[in-house]
Amino acid sequence: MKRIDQVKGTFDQDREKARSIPSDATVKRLPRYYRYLSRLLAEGTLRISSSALSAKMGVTASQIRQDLACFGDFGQQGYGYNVRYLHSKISRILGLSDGHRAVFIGAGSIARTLLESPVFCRGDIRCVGIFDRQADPERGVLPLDTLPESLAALRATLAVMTLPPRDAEAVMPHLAAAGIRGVLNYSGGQLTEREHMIVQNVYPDDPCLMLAYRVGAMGEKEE
Amino acid sequence: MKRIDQVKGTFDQDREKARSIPSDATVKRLPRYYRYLSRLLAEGTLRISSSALSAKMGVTASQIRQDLACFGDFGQQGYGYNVRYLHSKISRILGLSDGHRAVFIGAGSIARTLLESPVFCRGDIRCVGIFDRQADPERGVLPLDTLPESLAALRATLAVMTLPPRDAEAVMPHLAAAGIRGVLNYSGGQLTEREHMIVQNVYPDDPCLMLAYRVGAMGEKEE
DNA sequence: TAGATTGTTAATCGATTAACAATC
DNA sequence: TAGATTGTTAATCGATTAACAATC
Repeated sequence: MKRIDQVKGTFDQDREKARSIPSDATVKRLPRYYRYLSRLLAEGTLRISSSALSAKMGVTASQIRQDLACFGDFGQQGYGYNVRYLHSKISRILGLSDGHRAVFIGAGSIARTLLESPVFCRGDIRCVGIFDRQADPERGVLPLDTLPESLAALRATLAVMTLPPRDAEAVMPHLAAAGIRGVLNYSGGQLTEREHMIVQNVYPDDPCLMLAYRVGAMGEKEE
Repeated sequence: MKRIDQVKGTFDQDREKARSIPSDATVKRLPRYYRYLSRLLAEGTLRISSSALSAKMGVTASQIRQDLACFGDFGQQGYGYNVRYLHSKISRILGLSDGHRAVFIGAGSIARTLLESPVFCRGDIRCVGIFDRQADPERGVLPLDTLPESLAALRATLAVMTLPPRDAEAVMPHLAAAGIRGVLNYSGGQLTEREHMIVQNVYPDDPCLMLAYRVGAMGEKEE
C-alpha cells in the first residue's frame, strides 16, 4: 500500500501549477513579444530582464512578467530571462512548433504579400498549396475546381482566404470537410463560423484609416 | 450694454457640448463602424438602430451608442440612425474628407496590395506618387534618389513606408522636411518618432500568428 | 399620444500597475 | 552573502455593460 507522501508526491507532479488563463489582451501581445525576442536573438543578446525589455518595447515590466507568467515560469530571480529559451517558449505557445501547413485560396497580391512575410519566409508556417480560379502552373497555382479532390492529401491545418466574399463562402464547406482548423479571412466578408474551425478576419485597411484619424486628431489638438 | 441672457446665449452657442474624449479602444473600432455602415449603405438600408447594428456587428448596443456619442449626437430618439448621415459623419471623423494625399515609399508587393484595397480604390485616400530604389517608369514608379527634390510638389500628407528598416529610417528626414503628418510603417523596424508626425506600425504577420495560437488553444481545451 | 430609441449616468467588470515576498 | 529580479497578490485604473430619463 502506498504511503501518504508518495501519493501526494505523485499528485503534485501530475497537477500543473494553477495559472491565470491568458486574457485576450495578453494573447494579442504575444506576436509582439515574439518579434522582439526574435530581434534580440538575432542581435546575439543572451539574457534580458523584464525591465530592460520593457524599456525597448515601451510597455511596463509588470505587464511583461504578468503576461509571461500565464504560460509558465520562464525567468529566474536575480537573472531575468534567457533570450533563446524564452523565444523558443513563445514560439511553442504560438503554436509554431505544431508544423502548421497552410493552403492559400486565392493567388492575388494579398496572397503573394503574405508569402513574402516573415512567418512564411522563415517557415514558421508552411504553404503547401495555392488555388485560384485562374490556374498558373508556372507559379504553382492550381485550379480552384480541383480543390475538393486534392485538399485532403495536402494535410493542411490552416487556410488563407483571399477570394471575394461570395467565392470565399462557397469554398468554406470544402475546407471544413478537409479538417482545416483555422482560416485567415482576407475576403472582407463574414464567413459563417463552424465548430472546430476558427476564423480570423483581417482588414488590411484598418491601420491606414486609424492613421488618417490620428493625424486629424493631432491637428485639432494643436490648433 | 449686453443683457445677461444675451451674453449667456452667445456663450452657449460658442461652447461645444462637453463630450468624453474617445478612448483608444473606441478609436480602434471606428474603421469597423465605417465598414459596416458602408455595407448598409450599399445594401440600400436607410436607417438602423443601435440594437440592430449591434446584432449585425456582434457588439453591445450600449457600446455603439457610447462610442458614437463621443463625436456627436448622430441619432434620433425613437428612430435610430440615418445610415447615409452616420456614414458621412464617420467618414469625416476618420479624416477621409480631408483629402489626404499619400506617397508610397517602396513599390513591392505590400504597396501593390494596399493600392488595391478599398481605401485607395474608393479614393478615400489618394496615392500621389510611388518611389523605389528600382524605378519603373511604365508602372509610374519614380527613382528613390529624386524623392527629396520632388516630394514637396506632391503636397502629400501621408506616407506608406514599405522599404526595409535601414532604408526606411534614412528616408524619414525627407518626409519630415516635406511636412508629412503620418507614416504607415510596414518596414518591420522602429522609426524614430518626430513631433507633428505620427507613425503607425503595421505587422501583417500578426493575425496569422494569432490564428496559429488560437487554433492550438482550441485544441487544448477540447482534449 | 404611445412606442421606440437615443444619449448619458451609474454599476460592473476586466486589465494594468504597483508593491513585495520568494529566491536565484 | 548581498543584489537583482522574478512571480504573484493587492490596488488602481479604464473600459464595458446596464439602466433610465429625455425626447423624437
